[in-house]
Amino acid sequence: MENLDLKKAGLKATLPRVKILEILEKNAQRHMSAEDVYKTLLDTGEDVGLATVYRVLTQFEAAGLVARHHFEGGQSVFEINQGEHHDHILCVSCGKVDEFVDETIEQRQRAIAKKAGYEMTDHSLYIYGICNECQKKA
Amino acid sequence: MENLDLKKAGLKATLPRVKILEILEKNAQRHMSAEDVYKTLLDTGEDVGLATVYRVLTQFEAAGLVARHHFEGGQSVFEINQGEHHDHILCVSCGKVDEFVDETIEQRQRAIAKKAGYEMTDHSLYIYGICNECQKKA
DNA sequence: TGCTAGAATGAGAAGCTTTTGCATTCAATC
DNA sequence: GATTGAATGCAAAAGCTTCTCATTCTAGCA
Repeated sequence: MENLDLKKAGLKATLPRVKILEILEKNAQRHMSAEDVYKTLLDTGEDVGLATVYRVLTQFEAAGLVARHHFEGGQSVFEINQGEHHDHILCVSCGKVDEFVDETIEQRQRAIAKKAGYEMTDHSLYIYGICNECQKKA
Repeated sequence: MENLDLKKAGLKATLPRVKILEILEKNAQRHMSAEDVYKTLLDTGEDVGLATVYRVLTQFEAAGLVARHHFEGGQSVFEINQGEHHDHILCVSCGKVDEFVDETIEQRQRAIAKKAGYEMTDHSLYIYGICNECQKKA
């Protein structure tokens, strides 16, 4: 039940919020831009404004329900927070996105931050490359 | 002599290109947005358009003379390519930027890309945190 | 050194993504 | 079911970046 998640986050269970959370949970496409979410809403017959999509996604981010990523190419993409932290590897040719976790890197990052005198709050690691299929095509 | 770098990159040595390269080389401020470069040009009395700054920076990037980074917060920043590759650690409070190199992380990234079947072309790693000074202030 | 062709520039318009203002609508509480 | 402050939709605005096109400049050559 999405309403519980929203309540827990201190957000009213309004129609746009419930629908957007549903879309992010159900959708196969893991990484969606605000525009993607908006279009999905329209396809579902919901009458929600794009501004609301942005507002809701930002609230979800603040509440820790979703993570916002800045992949190359300008627009932000959103991903629902389920399971543990992970980083991303993207195909520059077809746009495919894979995820990975590497404890060694995580540790090194913490060590680097500490050594530089920083209290680490966040980090972002993107590996760009050409995926298997695209290598074959070329 | 900047003209040589430009020639090597296959670019005509025009006034805007020479000046922008100069600014990037000399400027203490290592990471500049297009707007920063533009303002510096105006302060120097040069009459260069913002569009040209963007064009030139993009060409420089393509030529490998500068690197473009997408720090959080929308706009791109540019950094002249001198010395070896490095990653960045940023203060989310004051905007300070530090650089670091970590061979362990570099290695792990190559290994991860390989395991995932990707031919790695690039990567970006940003650590966000609160720097020493800002910790004291808070 | 002067000319010529093609590339580069400047100014403003346009494009995209994201945010904001405000009147209207809605969810939660009583 | 009524009330009240929060949430929404729409349109306008705001940033950053790119594009268009007439004009200017660079490089190479006579």
